[in-house]
Amino acid sequence: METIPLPARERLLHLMRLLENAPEGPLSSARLEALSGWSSHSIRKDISYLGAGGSGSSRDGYIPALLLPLIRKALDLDRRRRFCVVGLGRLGSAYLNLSPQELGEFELAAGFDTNVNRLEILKSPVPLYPAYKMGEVISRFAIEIALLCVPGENAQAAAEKLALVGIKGIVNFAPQVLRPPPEIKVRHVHLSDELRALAIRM
Amino acid sequence: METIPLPARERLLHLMRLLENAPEGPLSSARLEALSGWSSHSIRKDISYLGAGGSGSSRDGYIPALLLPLIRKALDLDRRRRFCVVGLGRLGSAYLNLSPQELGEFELAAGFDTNVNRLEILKSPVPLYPAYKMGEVISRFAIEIALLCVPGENAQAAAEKLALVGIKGIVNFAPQVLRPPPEIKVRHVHLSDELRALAIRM
DNA sequence: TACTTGCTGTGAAATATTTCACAGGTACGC
DNA sequence: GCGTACCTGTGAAATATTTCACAGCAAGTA
Repeated sequence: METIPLPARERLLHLMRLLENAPEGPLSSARLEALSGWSSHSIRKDISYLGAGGSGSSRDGYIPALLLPLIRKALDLDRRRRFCVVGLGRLGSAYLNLSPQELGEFELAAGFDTNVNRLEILKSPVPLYPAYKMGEVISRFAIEIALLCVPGENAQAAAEKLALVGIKGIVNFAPQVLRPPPEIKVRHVHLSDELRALAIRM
Repeated sequence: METIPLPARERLLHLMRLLENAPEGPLSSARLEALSGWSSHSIRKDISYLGAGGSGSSRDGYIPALLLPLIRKALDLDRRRRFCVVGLGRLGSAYLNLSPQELGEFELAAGFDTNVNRLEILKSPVPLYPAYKMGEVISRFAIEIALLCVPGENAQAAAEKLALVGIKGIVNFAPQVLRPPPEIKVRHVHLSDELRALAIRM
């Protein structure tokens, strides 16, 4: 099985959420087209990349309960991954309190901040550590992903430190574009980028 | 000038932020490659789509102050656009208080909620309205974009209403996949999607 | 059993995007 | 004023992705 093209993987990702929220019963590719906006051709093709050969019962369409695990497996989303929150300001501390169901297969394992006072004041369902313990904690718990919620001017330095201690992916909430150490994947989350991304499609 | 391919537009979008945060002085495409991770080839090609013919001084590279307005113009990001917040729960009300500098060329014009009590309690730098006034307010202020922050079960209905009253783009914070009325563009912002999107690249 | 309907799965064609190689320009040093 | 170094801008080649058309299958019907 060749590797699945990235655009197809992204569509499958959204398809997952669509299937997760779908009503019971089989869904044909035509129905998925109506729900998602992608052509039924491309949906069938994307699913064919899974190499499943028969995830959908021919006759009525795909059965979410059968299809979902196949997508999860193909995208390597069927194991739990741990993440941490770096920087516990207003935004970061808000992410400490997400419900497990909002997180799906991801597990929040730790929070970090340089300000030790803040660590003592904050209530949190997961352990909080001073920043200098990042390396130790991240490797001890095999944390793979970090939510980077530090102030903009510290973002690059924090990203470099995270790279050094073995983090594989960063969700960056600072407006700065990070210079990504090559082995690390970064996603930017920033309202004005979202607004602009909408604007260039309108 | 042909239309710029969407992937190129997305890269230009990120390039904008990079240029906005860049230190003074010209930046060669090679330097931009180091900063962004995209090949210098693709950066030059993307810029060539702008049809600028000389936005960069040959010799040292591109001059951000010259290049930025060209990108803004090509992507039609050089005019102000108004947006509103729909649903003023914890998340929605947080977005009411973003600073203008975080918003760039976008201007927050209104907030809406069905709960009239909440409208009276909240402090807000922009006017808040009950949901039934959405149509009137959105067309009066020519609001183009909505941040959809209502609870998941109301998201689809709210999106349909927004479509009806002329909104062109929605940033959806609910986990539901919206069935997009065809003339509307939607961006999903949801932590577990971001985590998954990272995971499929790792 | 034989026929019909409605669907999936997929190679191959059509299209879009990325990469490449190099012509052409500008400033600087001598 | 000429040579050199270093850059951009872009047509064309290489590659990737999307679209298409249809073979093949399962279930229902008579």
